[in-house]
Amino acid sequence: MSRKAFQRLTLDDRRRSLMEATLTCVARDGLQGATVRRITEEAGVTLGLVRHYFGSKDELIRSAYAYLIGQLTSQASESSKQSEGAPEVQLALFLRANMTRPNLSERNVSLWATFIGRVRSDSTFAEIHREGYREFLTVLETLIEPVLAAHGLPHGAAACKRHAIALNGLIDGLWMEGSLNSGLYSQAMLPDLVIEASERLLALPPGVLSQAPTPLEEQRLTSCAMPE
Amino acid sequence: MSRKAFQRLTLDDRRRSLMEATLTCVARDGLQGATVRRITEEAGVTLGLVRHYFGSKDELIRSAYAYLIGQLTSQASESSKQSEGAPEVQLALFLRANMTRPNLSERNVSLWATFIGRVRSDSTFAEIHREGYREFLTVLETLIEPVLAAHGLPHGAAACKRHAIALNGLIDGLWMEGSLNSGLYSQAMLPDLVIEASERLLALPPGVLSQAPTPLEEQRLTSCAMPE
DNA sequence: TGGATAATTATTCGAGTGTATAACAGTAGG
DNA sequence: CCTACTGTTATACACTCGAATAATTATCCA
Repeated sequence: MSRKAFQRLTLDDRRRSLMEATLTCVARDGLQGATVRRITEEAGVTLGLVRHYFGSKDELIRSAYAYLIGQLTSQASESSKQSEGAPEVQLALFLRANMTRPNLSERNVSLWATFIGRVRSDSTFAEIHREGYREFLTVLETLIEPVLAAHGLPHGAAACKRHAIALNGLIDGLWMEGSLNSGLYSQAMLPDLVIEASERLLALPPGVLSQAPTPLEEQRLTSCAMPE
Repeated sequence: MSRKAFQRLTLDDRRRSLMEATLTCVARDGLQGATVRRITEEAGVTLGLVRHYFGSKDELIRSAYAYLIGQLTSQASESSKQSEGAPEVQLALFLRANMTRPNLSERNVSLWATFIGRVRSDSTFAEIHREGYREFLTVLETLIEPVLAAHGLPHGAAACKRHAIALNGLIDGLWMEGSLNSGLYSQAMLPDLVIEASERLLALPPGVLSQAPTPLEEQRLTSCAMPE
């Protein structure tokens, strides 16, 4: 029996490849279905590599969880930073990003929920979750503060944190149920819904967020203004 | 070797006992840790009974999930029905119930999340989830409608549904993160927070929900009015 | 170019899994 | 009291799991 020809990857690539394969397996078959054999089959390698790169299966799973959380938060926060616009625009972009693909995906929610289910008993998972949650709250507070200030609303640290907690709840809940898409309503309504709801939640004047032009629309507006 | 003395239970009691044991195991060890042996050990019986009562382990797990969802929704909706007060009071009670024990518990959230993680791949789980979600939305719509009507706000079916979706998101998210209690804030602030947030979300005048007296406070007010 | 080193494969092993089945023990009806 | 029935236990089986180890191969540096 001839040996399989194999490719030698860099340490980071191989690790990432194994973590991606792990997430794929967890999303498809749950934690119980994410066996070393299936993961390595998914990654196209043999099962010895898990031990070689992560020491144990548990360590691989934990690494994959941290990898996922990192992706989720950076994905969302970067979509707001890509704009140089007004605070309202950035907040609106951030909210919309959480209610549209790729952030709003069944796969992500399945993964998120599966790992959340282990937070209570596994302190390592708890640590990863807490860190991700804290970071998300911080991003929200940073986005909220200037918007409140611009409209003469209380914007102290305590008020911002309180608003961030509520807003995060709204986002998490809608993201969750929306991604699962139980068929009770269309996912397409979520972006507008979360924007309107956030306006009221922050006690902003109606239209402040929903009328905030996206960068794309701003471009279109400026370019259309010329030929007119 | 002498046989173990055993107790013969009714069909319903034995089934419930096995489902409770299943939930205990899933909450403690996750789905992967909920083996037939541990479940039956937890229930104090031998492993043959799973086959006898549920046909297979998978069927037991599914039954336990449906059992859990039924408990969660009935628990919350009944705590609002126990009041004969104004619509505002009932809604406030419902919201508070979701932010306090026993509804707000790590165990429940762990279980909920663990099962949600399987919704995507297992259509049976998806069915159970959809049914529970639908029921929760209906309860919310029913609670919201009279409150909106009483304050001259739009209360058509579409508006109510939209509000219910947002409110459900808020509740789910806060319930989730709050139960996990990452230590970033005190759980004690959640009831007031969700009430205030809901007031703004529904565009109600400030104080409509937060000032709504609970039945307990109503009793105290009437009984204290005499000796004064 | 060749040898050292690290990456990868192949195989083995004991423990644990869900399921199946036979033996046992309470219970109810005649 | 006996018999049929079924809830329950006990045991066996085939399979999969994670981990460990040895053999093999690619890469890199001298």
